[in-house]
Amino acid sequence: MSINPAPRAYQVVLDSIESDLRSGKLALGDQLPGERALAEQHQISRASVRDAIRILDVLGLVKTSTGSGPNSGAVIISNPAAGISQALRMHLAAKGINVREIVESRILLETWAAQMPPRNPLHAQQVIDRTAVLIMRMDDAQLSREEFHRIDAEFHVLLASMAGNTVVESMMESLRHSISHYVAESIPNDESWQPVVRVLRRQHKAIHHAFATNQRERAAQLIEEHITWFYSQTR
Amino acid sequence: MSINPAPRAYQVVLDSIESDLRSGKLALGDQLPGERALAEQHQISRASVRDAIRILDVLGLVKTSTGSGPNSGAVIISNPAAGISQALRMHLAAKGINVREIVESRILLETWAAQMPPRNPLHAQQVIDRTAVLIMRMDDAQLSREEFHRIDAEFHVLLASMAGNTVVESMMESLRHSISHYVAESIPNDESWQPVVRVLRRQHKAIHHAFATNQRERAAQLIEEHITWFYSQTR
DNA sequence: ACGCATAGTATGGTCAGACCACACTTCGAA
DNA sequence: TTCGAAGTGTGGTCTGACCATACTATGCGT
Repeated sequence: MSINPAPRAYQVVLDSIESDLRSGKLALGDQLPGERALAEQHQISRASVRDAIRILDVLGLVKTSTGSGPNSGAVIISNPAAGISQALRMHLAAKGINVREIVESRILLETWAAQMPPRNPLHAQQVIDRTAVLIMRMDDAQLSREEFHRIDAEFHVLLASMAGNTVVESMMESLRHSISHYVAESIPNDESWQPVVRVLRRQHKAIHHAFATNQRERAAQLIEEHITWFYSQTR
Repeated sequence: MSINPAPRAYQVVLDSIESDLRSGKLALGDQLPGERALAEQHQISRASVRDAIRILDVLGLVKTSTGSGPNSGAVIISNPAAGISQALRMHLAAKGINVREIVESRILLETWAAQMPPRNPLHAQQVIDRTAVLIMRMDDAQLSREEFHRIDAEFHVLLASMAGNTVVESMMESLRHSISHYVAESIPNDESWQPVVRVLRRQHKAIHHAFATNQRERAAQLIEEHITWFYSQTR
């Protein structure tokens, strides 16, 4: 029985950075000190510092690039979808999560966001306009399935952003990307895909119309049906 | 303009493992080959293999331990909450999150989880038992406020876990830190805290009673009132 | 034949030092 | 003034070493 649960060397760097983020000492767009500098600051090896940076990278919190100058090194970004959706995807593969949980969560978040009165009416109007553009782009018959899914994801994330809640927005971004592999597998050929995509287009337009005419309850209901229907097709 | 978006060495290991998980060649509880073996298999250095293992570790997909034998090395587990909640927590730290968003998210997640029929009755019963213990501990008049907030947050996270949705659970878990922090900050001195804590204790007990007697709708309602009431006290 | 201390072996964790490709910076030559 | 070459600092990778740990095999003493 070991009392010491193995304190990892990289943890001190992680803690230090998280603390700096909370206190505002570090903000989006800032550049982290170099790996060699951080190693000396915390009196650990560069390898351990790299562990920490690598973790932040995978979590979508920093973007690293080689070279010198203001855009080099590790720069603070915030791309929650990167880390969280990778985590979800992996756990899906390992059978630690099932699709039901993800669908449930999507319905929860999206219907909530739909029902909420928009926090910023101007932003809401922009969302309605931009989603209209996305709907038109999804009408393009030449669109590859991959591209369709990308725009589809953007459509849903945009709608969810109307409520103006960071937590919900971040999770939405991640959820929508985590299951693309699963979706691609479950509807294998283009013959079965064609009728599906027609229904999806119709549903998207109905949802958009509900938002545009400010029928938020109805929008929520349509979204739930939309998500539920689509996943009923994936078997 | 570089066409090559920097192919990382560790990615091949990650892909290989994800693929083995999907095909079932790797399953929960299995042991990964040693780092030195993986390095040779993929013709990369042990350092790069370690990057991959470290990522799986952070994502909650493997547990690593030193020594030899069947329980040593990297073993496949699936602890989605670990990875997701850490990622989300860091992003919330980076973006800055305000109290309204925390409160909103809490109400959304907690009332939903309360209303859902528990997926695993055994686990639900354990939660009811464990929250009872937490309630007793929060009755201790000697308890420091800091400790009270910690247990309070744990109480709510536990309740949210009853629905058996890992994603929702992870979201709550990632809010834990923010919750106890904002709760602690909002009421400065002990004089104003004493009457508040009495109400909180009463509310906790009522919530627990509703769960114990399987009045889930009522529990959800009480939780919403509980959170809203406290929020109203913070001004 | 058994029990138990010991040496052996394989594991991940950490470190040091080196080299590379890259991107920007600086400075000198045309 | 312009432009190319050298310089500098960055992360990415590799090698090889040493450590603490935990299991495994050995062999001694009974």
